[in-house]
Amino acid sequence: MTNRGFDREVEARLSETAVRYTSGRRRVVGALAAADGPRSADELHRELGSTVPLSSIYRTLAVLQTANVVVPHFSAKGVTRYELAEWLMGHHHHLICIDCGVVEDIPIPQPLERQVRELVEVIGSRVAFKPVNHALEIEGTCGRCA
Amino acid sequence: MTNRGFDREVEARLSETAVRYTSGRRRVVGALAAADGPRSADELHRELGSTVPLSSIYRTLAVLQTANVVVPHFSAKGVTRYELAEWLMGHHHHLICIDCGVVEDIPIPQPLERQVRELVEVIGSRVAFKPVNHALEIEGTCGRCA
DNA sequence: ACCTATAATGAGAATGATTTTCATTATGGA
DNA sequence: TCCATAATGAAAATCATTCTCATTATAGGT
Ligand SMILES: [Mn+2]
Ligand SMILES: [Mn+2]
Ligand SMILES: [Zn+2]
Ligand SMILES: [Zn+2]
Repeated sequence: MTNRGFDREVEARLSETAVRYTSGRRRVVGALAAADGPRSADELHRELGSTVPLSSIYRTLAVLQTANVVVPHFSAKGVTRYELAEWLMGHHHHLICIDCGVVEDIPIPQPLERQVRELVEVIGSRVAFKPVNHALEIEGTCGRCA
Repeated sequence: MTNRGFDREVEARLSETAVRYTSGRRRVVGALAAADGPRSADELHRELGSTVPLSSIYRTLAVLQTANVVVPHFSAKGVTRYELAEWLMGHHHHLICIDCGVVEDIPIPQPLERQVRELVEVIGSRVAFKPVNHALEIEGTCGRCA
């Protein structure tokens, strides 16, 4: 819910590259930390009640992506959503509602995650390819649409 | 390579809904059948050597999606790529190059696919959610970028 | 083969998300 | 405090995609 911890870590990360952690940028990070899934610039703009102009949100997301603080997520036509990088959020997967399109984070129990990782390794070795990361996205119906 | 009878199946599918399978539409399906991964309207336009105007390709993809012949795939910023639906292509997963962004189909051995499906079921039950489909996308380096 | 109603096409205008520009403001260090 | 530089905000520009509308192609029915 709160983002105290993230704030400190992001602050440290940005200071490394001489990027200022301004109030507008803090607000964007805060909104992402409070979210239960990736958010688009427009969604953030609404959530922040226009305290940060849309063009600044776009620029902030670009800056944060360069600093490896956020990563883009593509699951809908025409919009890019962003979420905090794994070193902040922890590794997880997504539930994508086939009805309303919402994307929700799904924590995965350690043993299952290990299985997924093994599967990915096996699959990778079969096509002579070294997996760096993976994303398991489950499509179905979300709570509100059920 | 060549479209192994996809043409016939698509033809049948479209005739069910009184949608004409014109030469332009055939060319788009042919290009998708020949591809080893999802393709964007622009990529198809280039592959087809401008024999089909870009606006027609977009419209064709929309028509084919409505007819469940193609499905959209989102893995890059700002562009939607399309591939033949699973009932034509068979279920598979994707390898996404973190270097050049190319998306390649990866066939998955039956036993591994079964494991993935089970994992998805278990995960779904843990969050009170009925999985309808899943996508396992592996990020790494493609052959040309290796 | 000839009509006709309807579907499809193509070129360009319109749209919507995102990026860029540029003038102004805020910030950290000397 | 002053300055050099980074950040900001509003608006214009871009790029992928969709829409419009005049024209063309097609499937039936004759
Ligand atoms: Mn997430
Ligand atoms: Mn595919
Ligand atoms: Zn939903
Ligand atoms: Zn590559």
